[in-house]
Amino acid sequence: MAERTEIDNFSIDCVIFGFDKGELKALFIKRNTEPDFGQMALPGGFVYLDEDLDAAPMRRLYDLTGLTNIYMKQVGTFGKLDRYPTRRVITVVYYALVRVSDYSMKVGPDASELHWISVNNVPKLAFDHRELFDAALAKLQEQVHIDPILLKLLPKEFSLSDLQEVYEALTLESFDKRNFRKRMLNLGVFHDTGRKQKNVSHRAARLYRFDKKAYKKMLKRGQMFAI
Amino acid sequence: MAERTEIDNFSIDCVIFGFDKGELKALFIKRNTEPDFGQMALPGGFVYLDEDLDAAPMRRLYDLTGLTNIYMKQVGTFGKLDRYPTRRVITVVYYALVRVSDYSMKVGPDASELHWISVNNVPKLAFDHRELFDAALAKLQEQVHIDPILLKLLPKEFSLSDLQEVYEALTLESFDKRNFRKRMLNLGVFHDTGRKQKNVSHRAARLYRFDKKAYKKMLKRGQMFAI
DNA sequence: TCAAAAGTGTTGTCGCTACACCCATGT
DNA sequence: ACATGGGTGTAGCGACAACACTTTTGA
Repeated sequence: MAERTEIDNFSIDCVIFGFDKGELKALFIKRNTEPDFGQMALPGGFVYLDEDLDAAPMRRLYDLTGLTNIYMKQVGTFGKLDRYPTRRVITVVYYALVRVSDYSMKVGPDASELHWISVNNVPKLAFDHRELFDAALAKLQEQVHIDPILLKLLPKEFSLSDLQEVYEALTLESFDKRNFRKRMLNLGVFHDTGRKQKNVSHRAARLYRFDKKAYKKMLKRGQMFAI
Repeated sequence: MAERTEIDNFSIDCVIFGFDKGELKALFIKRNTEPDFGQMALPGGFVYLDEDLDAAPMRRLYDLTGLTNIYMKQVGTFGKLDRYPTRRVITVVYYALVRVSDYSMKVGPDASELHWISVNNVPKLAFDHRELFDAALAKLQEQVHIDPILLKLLPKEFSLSDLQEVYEALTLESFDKRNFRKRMLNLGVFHDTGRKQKNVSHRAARLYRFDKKAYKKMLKRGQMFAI
């Protein structure tokens, strides 16, 4: 790839969420340059002059993880005068949802010092990244109620308990198992694959898939998806 | 004011909503320079190098209308390569909600050729402004359901019919009068001022105010505001 | 046989919808 | 007196919350 010009007052930052072992986590990178050397930070970078804005966070995510075709959403744009220590930089924040099961930590210069950290346990971050992270988490938590995005965090096939676990981690609520299952199945957008879990040391759960077509039909009928 | 440096690849655009005569309207400006001379456009401008990002749309709104202390919210940031014809410009879109009753069209070079246009009747717009406008309207329509922002469109004192009219214009639904009033009054956030409309050629309606304190309490109790 | 999670029904309550008529005011 | 919008109550239904035990599987 030829050298490309960066727009040097204009960056993107990514909050990459994943769900693993019952916890919502995000991916942070340990800074290896000044300023704020050694601190944890959101993965980010500048936008190229010949690159669509939305393409920049996807490129960054690919460089870090090798993943393509990932759900990303703009959180907001942050432009206080003093947000970056050395000069004026405006940044656009995106969040991404990845299936940790698909994820393989890429080996490369960019990917050194990557860490999945539980969102309940985020350390001090560089610059104003704590504010950016909080905004992304708040946005995600808001979206969860009206959009089945959290399926992007689960494997293609999942049990109803998996689903409940993710909802509970994102909404910070806890649901009654029977009521939760009734509600989910009544939506008519989860399709029983007939398969079951393997190698679990307890009764194996049925595995479901999200049925996108049924979901679109539901929307067309004017029905809401609400948790 | 001394000359200030503009960040010339970086702009803001404002979608300024108002509610008047039963219709949701937005404020557009007729362009008097190339490119797209003579077309309607969203009011916008560049961000100064020594100005917080969020301050830029407020400054622009003040220059146009003389209004300060207006509710503004970021809609999103648009950065496709070809969105602006002559060079690469990334723009942040905000929407504002103004009480048309407070508004006085300012006389000044910036304010010439300002037009309130019903959102159902928007003409062809310059550049990609139609896309920006649609995004702002969609965001507003989404927020209406979960936040009592539409009160920013009404005078301080309003009748329940005024309120219903705004809800209907924003949600594109129509509500049963009795049910609507019960729902609103049950929320406990509208306070009867004891005053009534004047100079109406029919029975005068009671006037209500939004009770911010009661609203905050409601949120603390974990109750939702949902329409 | 024990541990661990899967799976399953009923009942009461509350909020929503549907629906039609009289009232106050200005012209 | 008429036109215009303001203001009101009830009954039925459906969605949600609360609640505890049996089943399956591997160790």
